[in-house]
Amino acid sequence: MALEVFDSMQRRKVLFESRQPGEVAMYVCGPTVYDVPHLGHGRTALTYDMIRRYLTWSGLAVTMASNVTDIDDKIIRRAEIENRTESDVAAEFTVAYDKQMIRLGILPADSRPHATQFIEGMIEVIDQLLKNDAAYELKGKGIYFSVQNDTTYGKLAGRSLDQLLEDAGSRVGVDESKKSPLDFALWKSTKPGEPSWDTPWGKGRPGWHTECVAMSLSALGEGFDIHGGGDDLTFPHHQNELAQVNALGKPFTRHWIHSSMVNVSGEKMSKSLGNFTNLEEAIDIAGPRALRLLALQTHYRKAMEMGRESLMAASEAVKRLDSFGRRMAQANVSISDTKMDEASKKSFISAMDDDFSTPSAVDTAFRLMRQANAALDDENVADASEIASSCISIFAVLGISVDTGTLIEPKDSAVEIEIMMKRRFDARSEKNFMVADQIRDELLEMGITVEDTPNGAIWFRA
RNA sequence: GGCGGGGUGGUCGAGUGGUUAGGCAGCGGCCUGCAAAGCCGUGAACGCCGGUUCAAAUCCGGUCCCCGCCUCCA
Repeated sequence: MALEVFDSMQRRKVLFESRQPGEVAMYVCGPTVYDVPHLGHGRTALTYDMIRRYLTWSGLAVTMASNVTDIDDKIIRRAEIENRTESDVAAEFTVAYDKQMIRLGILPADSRPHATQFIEGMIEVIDQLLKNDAAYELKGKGIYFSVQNDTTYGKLAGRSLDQLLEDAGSRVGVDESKKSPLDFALWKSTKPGEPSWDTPWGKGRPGWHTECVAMSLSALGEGFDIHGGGDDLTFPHHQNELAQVNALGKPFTRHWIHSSMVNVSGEKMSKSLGNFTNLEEAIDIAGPRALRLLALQTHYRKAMEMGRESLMAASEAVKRLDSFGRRMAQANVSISDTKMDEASKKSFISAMDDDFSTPSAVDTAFRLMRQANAALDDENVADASEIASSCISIFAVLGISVDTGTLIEPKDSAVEIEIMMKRRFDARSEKNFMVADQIRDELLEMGITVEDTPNGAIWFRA
């Protein structure tokens, strides 16, 4: 059994083979920080976080790099409108992005280059491209990449150079001064009021497609293992990156991976579609684990719905996981979050090795949960412990933890709750259920849920 | 127009030839003082039309519809 991943370039599942045995170097295109993060950012981040966690769990040493695009047209426009600097705008939304990533439990990348801190590297790339005759200067406009020389251009998008040429300009006006309509800007000459950097060919700012080339090669070296991002980046962004690296005569990435989009009401989400596109808001409402679970329940290459309803359904499922954790703890069932029994492990690996089939892995975990609960119903603690461990371990590898809700209570409020619990216990012992239920209601108003179990009553903050 | 993805039960969403996906919601039961939690059982589906096959959600042909990319986008 071995890991197979769907490679966007080859358009099929291929055996995953890394550059160095035992090591994986992956680069994931990060956000352009011109606004607060949306659900799509969340899904993409969760996808690559899952991949990274699984590879790591598999015993591979993963090095991950993910960039931040902190200079681009949208940032400039926003800075202009709000009358502040580009770096101010970028800083605000970088912080906003990071904040939600932390909430989602996204493991931080080993390397996180910012475009504006990588100008030197980009200049070197562009300089080399000019020397290689792969790029040319348009006075007053900037440096453009000449697509004509790259006969494979378009392959990533499943199109030929000829097809692309036919389509060019069908949707957008083309700058006639370019040698080919497909040529793209590597470097843009400065305009008044815009941030700019000095270069051998005058002041200007970088185009979007060079930064990932410079940063990925710098952080991970040539021929690294995985280049990922949202599938809307496949063309032209990733194709343009590849064209540059081809022109440099270097190997780029061994595997292209693209994750699919988030839909709201059947359509690709965008700001105009309503309220539930804001990542922070969604996490507020459903909780970070619900988002992660929801993302895992759909295969990463399939467009998925992330409406309120699905978010809430996932949230309920997470509550069930927590109940499960509480139930096991209450019954003194010892659980390990790093131990899978052989059958579960096999099932988990075979799912994940098949192009990260997380829906199937989650399926396995939920089945285990039911089995462990059933074992406990039968007072079979040994089985319950082993099965529950497998279940919790699978969730753990996928980045979903159990929260029993009882560990974070401040001390004095916990004491007060315990006193009420004791009063309720006494009332129940005397079969004074009116009083007992009243206390339970009072606790509920305090946000505390009470449950009676065979081993006594438990409470937790929902 | 070109390229690609998809149409599965109330809902989200797996599944590529025959066997219960799973989550959420529903229904019945067990348990419980009640509730919650849990377990057991259960209903319900494969856009449409043909074809191949003993057998198709799954393969083939046709057809309708939806979505994405082709411009910035995770």
